[in-house]
Amino acid sequence: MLYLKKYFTEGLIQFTILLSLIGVRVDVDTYLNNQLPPLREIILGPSSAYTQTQFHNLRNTLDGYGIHPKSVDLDRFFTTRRLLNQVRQLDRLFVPSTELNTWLVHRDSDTVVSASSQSSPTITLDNGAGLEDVNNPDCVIFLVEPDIDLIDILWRQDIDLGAGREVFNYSNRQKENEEEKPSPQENKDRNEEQESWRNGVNLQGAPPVDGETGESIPEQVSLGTQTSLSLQECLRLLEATFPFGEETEFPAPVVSPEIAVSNEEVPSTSQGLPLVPQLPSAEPQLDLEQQWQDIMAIMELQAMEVNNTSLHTNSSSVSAISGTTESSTVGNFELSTRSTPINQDVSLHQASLPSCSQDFPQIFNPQLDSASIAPRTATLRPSSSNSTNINSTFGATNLTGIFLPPHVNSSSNNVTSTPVLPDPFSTLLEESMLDEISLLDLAMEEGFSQAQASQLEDELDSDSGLSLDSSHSPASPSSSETSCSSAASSSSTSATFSEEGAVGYSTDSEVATVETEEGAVGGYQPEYSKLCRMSYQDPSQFHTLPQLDSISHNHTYNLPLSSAFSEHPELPISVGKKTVRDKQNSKPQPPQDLLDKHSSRDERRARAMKIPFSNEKIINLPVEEFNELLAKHHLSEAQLALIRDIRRRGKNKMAAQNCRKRKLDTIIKLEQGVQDLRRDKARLLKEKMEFIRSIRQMKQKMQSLYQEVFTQLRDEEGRPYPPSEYSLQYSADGSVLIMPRSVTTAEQNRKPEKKQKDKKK
DNA sequence: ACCGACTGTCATGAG
DNA sequence: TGCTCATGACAGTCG
Repeated sequence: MLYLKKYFTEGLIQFTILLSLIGVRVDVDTYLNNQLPPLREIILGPSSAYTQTQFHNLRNTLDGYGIHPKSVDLDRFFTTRRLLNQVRQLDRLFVPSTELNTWLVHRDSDTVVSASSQSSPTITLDNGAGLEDVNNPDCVIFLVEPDIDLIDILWRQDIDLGAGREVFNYSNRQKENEEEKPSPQENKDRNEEQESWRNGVNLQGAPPVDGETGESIPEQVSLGTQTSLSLQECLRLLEATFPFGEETEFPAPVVSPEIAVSNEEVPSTSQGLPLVPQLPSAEPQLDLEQQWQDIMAIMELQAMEVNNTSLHTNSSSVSAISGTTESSTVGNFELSTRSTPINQDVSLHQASLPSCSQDFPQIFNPQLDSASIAPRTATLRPSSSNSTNINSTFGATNLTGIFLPPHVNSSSNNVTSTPVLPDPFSTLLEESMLDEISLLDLAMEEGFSQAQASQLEDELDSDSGLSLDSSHSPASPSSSETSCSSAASSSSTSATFSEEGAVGYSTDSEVATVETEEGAVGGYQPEYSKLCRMSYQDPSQFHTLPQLDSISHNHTYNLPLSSAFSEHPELPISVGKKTVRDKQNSKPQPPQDLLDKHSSRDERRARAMKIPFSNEKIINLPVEEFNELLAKHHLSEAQLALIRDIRRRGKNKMAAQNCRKRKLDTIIKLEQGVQDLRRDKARLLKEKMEFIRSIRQMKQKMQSLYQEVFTQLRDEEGRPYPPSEYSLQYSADGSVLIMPRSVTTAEQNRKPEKKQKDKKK
């Protein structure tokens, strides 16, 4: 577990990112995914909402077409993207197979631009299928694996229902736009866009609402008039991306009328390359997955920015590019598509995801000027100056700098008039990823407070969480020593005991085991002390052999003595307590008294019966030898009976001792098991806390990164996007969209409903 | 005198 | 069947 954890440490992530940025391939994801599957659940739990973002596809889609036209170092650009994609795989997140590409294409009202006619190699809208109407002002392209049938049906339904553009809240936005950027063409565009609204698509302004479903529709796409075919195509693509009325997590995206590009109708770049990669059907994605993809998308943005910085040293180059491409391309926030040559830096994806919207409630603002709509929505490119900043940031060895809190970044980034960006990641991660964290925290709080955690940590530091302070233990060596010493002192023939050999369980290893567990035994300590008293023969061992302090079983204690005496029947026989008292009262004792004192009843009986051999032999001899022994001597029935009783009792006594020791051993082992489990528990809890810590740190970094990226974004006029009005949102495929907050809010409101529906299911 | 722990012994059952 | 072992129960011993 611990070694798994390191892969998630902040240092590794940062280092990996750094390596990727400098062109070093780091392919850890495979190992993590294949070799360390438990890790996901360690952090995320069984229902891991983390999903790998399939950014690799994004890079494939770009294939050099997402880079700035003026950028010469395309190879470097793509290398960087590839590396970034690899870095993204470092996370254990599931990479959705679905890929969604959305283009927001903007055309100046004055100039009707067909993508194919664009001098810039960026977007070629001339592809046959739904792009013939390239002249339409604004166009958003959603590239998806379309569920065309469904989309078409929905579209037709909207038409039949008379759903107008009003339904999609276009006018509101239009009003706002008028003030900022009134243009003669605007009305025309507006009409065109309204036309698109009829299709159930709202591309701009406040959160549009699907006239039929009532679902809010992501806006930000400028709509233009276009042929029904192109419109349908666009809608199809859009719907395919965000199936309306389906159970997908994604809200129905609002598609601008102009251009819808799918792989089938793949718009190709001037080079003939498909503008949009065909995307697998969008599967419902977990919020967390989306969020993570969003995060990764942002990271990629930064990375791109870094690379672009080297290519574009000043904003003029960017603006020039945007100027040329502006008419045809609005969406420049290209992370995943190669089809956005216009503002190669970024492909703007229109998809708004419910989950994402929830995650970015405060980020999305529906304030889009009509004038700025097209440029803003379409062009999200970091200013060159900002790019420089980013570059410097990334260039810095200390990657942590990019993860500074929002306010910090905002202060540093003066270029963007954007005030402190709302923390998108706070919401981004909260919904799902942080939910798990919260659960962990909750679990931790409930069952494992910080104090407990520290305590457990201390326990972990120590070898044992048990209180092994034997000095305070009843079974401490002192007490044991006393009893044992007394026992040993009482036996004047300890040497004899030794030579008789241990019959029972008294082995050093066992003794050691018992000793180590002495403190853990707790309630059994008195018993141990007794055992000690019972077993010790040499008091000196208490001082020389600590591990033998407490217990040393020798269950043969009385046998040698008895045998010794038995073999000397002439010795006087004394009875039980009397001998003991005699010894206690008079220290100088006759040998007979000492012998009697240590004689067992059977020994005394044997002596009384004049048994010619020792009890030890009687007890320990094998049956055959025992029988031979009996045969050698002519014994009376009484003697034979006594001998057999002695043998029986002697064996039973040893058996009883062994049995009791086994009991104790079992108890000790159980106690050890309990302690081991406690230690494991403490260790696991400690690891869990560390993981939670790491996740939080990552979250903070992501937030900072988000804001960093956001502050770098500029519309086509070079103005920053006000964070109060716009926010970045991430689609399932990892593409990044800049969307008005109103959309997000609407989506957010809609999300709970979906959740309820899910619960009902 | 009482109590608890330890120990030995017996009875019993299993191998 | 006898022997050995394990174990519960009981009682004696001891502190």
